[in-house]
Amino acid sequence: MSEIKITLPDGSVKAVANGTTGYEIARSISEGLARNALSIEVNGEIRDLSRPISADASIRIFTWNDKGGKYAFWHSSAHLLAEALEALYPGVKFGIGPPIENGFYYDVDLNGQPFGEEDLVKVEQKMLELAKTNSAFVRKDVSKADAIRFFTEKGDPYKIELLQDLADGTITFYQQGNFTDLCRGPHIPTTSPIKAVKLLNVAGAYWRGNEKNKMLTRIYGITFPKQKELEEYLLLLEEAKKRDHRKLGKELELFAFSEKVGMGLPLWLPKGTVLRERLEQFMRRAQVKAGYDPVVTPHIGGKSLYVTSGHYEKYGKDSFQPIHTPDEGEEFLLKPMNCPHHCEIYKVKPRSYKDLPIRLAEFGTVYRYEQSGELHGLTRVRGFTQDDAHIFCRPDQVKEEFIKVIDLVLHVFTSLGFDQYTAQVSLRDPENKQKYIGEDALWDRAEREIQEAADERGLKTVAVKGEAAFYGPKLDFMVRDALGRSWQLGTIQVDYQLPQRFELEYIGSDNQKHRPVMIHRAPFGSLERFVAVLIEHCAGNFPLWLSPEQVAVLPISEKFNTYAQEVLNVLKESDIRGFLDDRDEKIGRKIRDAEVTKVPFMLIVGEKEVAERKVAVRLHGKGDQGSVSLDEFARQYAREFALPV
RNA sequence: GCCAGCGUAGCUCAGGGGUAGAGCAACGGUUUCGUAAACCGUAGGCCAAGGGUUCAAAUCCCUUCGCUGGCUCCA
Repeated sequence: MSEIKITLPDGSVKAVANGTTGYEIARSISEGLARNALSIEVNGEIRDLSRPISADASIRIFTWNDKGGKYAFWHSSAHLLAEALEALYPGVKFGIGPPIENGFYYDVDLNGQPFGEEDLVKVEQKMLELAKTNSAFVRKDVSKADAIRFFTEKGDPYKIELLQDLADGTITFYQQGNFTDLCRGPHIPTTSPIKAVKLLNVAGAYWRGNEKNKMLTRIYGITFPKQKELEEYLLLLEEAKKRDHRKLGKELELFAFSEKVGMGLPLWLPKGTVLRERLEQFMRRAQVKAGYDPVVTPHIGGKSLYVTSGHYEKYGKDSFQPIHTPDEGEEFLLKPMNCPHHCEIYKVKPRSYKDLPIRLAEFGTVYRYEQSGELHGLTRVRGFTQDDAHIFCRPDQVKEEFIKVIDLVLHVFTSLGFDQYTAQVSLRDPENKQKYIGEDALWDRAEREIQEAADERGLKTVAVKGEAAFYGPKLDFMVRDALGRSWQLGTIQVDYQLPQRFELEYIGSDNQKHRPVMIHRAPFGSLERFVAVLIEHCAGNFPLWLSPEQVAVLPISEKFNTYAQEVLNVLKESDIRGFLDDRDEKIGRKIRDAEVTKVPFMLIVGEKEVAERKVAVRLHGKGDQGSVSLDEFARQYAREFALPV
């Protein structure tokens, strides 16, 4: 029997018999690894451990700690879900059942049977019962004809439809227990590592994601090798629920919605407005430093502005409809973007190459008619404010400008406590270059320069082909919040289209007309979405400089109200935001109310404090800090009260 | 926009054909208090809106609006 060479992740090479399986290799390394191994990567392809390896390969064995291991684990769990469903609901038809970032789902057609919470519990129990049987996931090559015959007999029309698109010779089945599914794998060796199961929710999903097709029932679930891990995950979900910005926004009186105003149109309450304006102030200051010129443009624009920009053609009918005036035929649109207005500002006068880059910044409120089902708290709304800016520059300035914007974005993230972030470089689809506007050479250059700019700033990036906008490549920032969830925030986009459509030009050193490149950028993205993410990230405990109410002054009884008012006045003179709780309540009650509304500082004043001209400082969540003079208090926390630099 | 579930007091929620309920908040009193909820009382509702079934509807049915979870879309 011939031998093959297996390269391990550490670079060492093992010679094994041709046809050795991943499991055997794992066992040859250690029993522990063999016990925990879930799948194997062979030359970059994730496979079953039980598949023989028949050529030289570099491999990597995946356990629960690897994405590839979880992927196989959850994929197998989806099959287990299907097996349980088939046992409990005979005649159920199956769509697809893939693993996802957190768990897996299976789309099923229950023939119109209702499926509720109790059913989920029933199915969970069946899954656990089946998992205990320790059935192996068995892979089997089948011919297309046999596969179609199998599902025809079984009566699974969706699987037959999937089979139509597959080439004969590439089709595999996986079987565990009494359940056989069309599947390319990979799977874990047996069902027994699946020790903890939770079916999370049920939702409708169109067959193959097309709204013209039948709606199937999608069952979401998650599984773990240990009960404890499931419990931790459920705790995390609970914590996420507690931090939900819609809940905290209501409790902390930051924003509200009104049916009369309209869905998806947030109302910023006084406290939310403080928060928002502090963020704006912070950004304004950073932008002035970075050489931006603030501008202001109206909330509406003539229809022809958007005809020129191309937005009317692309989004006109799916958007807020034109506003009419008493003048016949006159139409205005609510602005869905700020860039057309900024292009017109650029065109106010002729520009020289020496003027560039020109950076126009505006907190511009835009209106987009999102589909009703898509609205969600502050993260998906129909009216929102972008911390928008457009940089008009020469092609040779793109990279430098990109670097500057990256610096600004990172400054924002770190100032707000988002220290884990990644970026996605969105490039053209090389197979489909005609989909994009702009010269090939410019694209090549911009794509290269974006990547270089990101690299120079040490950004962790993932390049994704085919994700660019049709008008230019972009760099999107993703932050990881305190619960480990990823959010897409800021974006930087190169645009060749608008300068062309608006016929923007500048006079070069050669005395010829040239077309500037435009860079759209928004570090926050939208204030609304950013505030939502921030609320959930810090659970409503904002950094002091952002906190709507920084200090609560709490007199112990009404006898000390006068001194308390004095204290508050002094604070206000130093631009510290605070309020006086002079209600006829006991101090314990006042403290509790301040604690639950997450006020960072409580200054308690009673007989002692009045006598010594001091305040007793209590920190939110940390308790009594002892007494200090007001001056000392202000001095001690001055830096935290102020905007970060 | 599509599918499913949900809409009861300012908030959190009970009640599921026969007089509309609780806690917190609000308001009025009493109390003047030292680090997470004082006590007593009062008021508060077209049970999302509209239509139907019924002797009788918050409750059952239909429509509309809104919210939630997904799907689709996202300049």
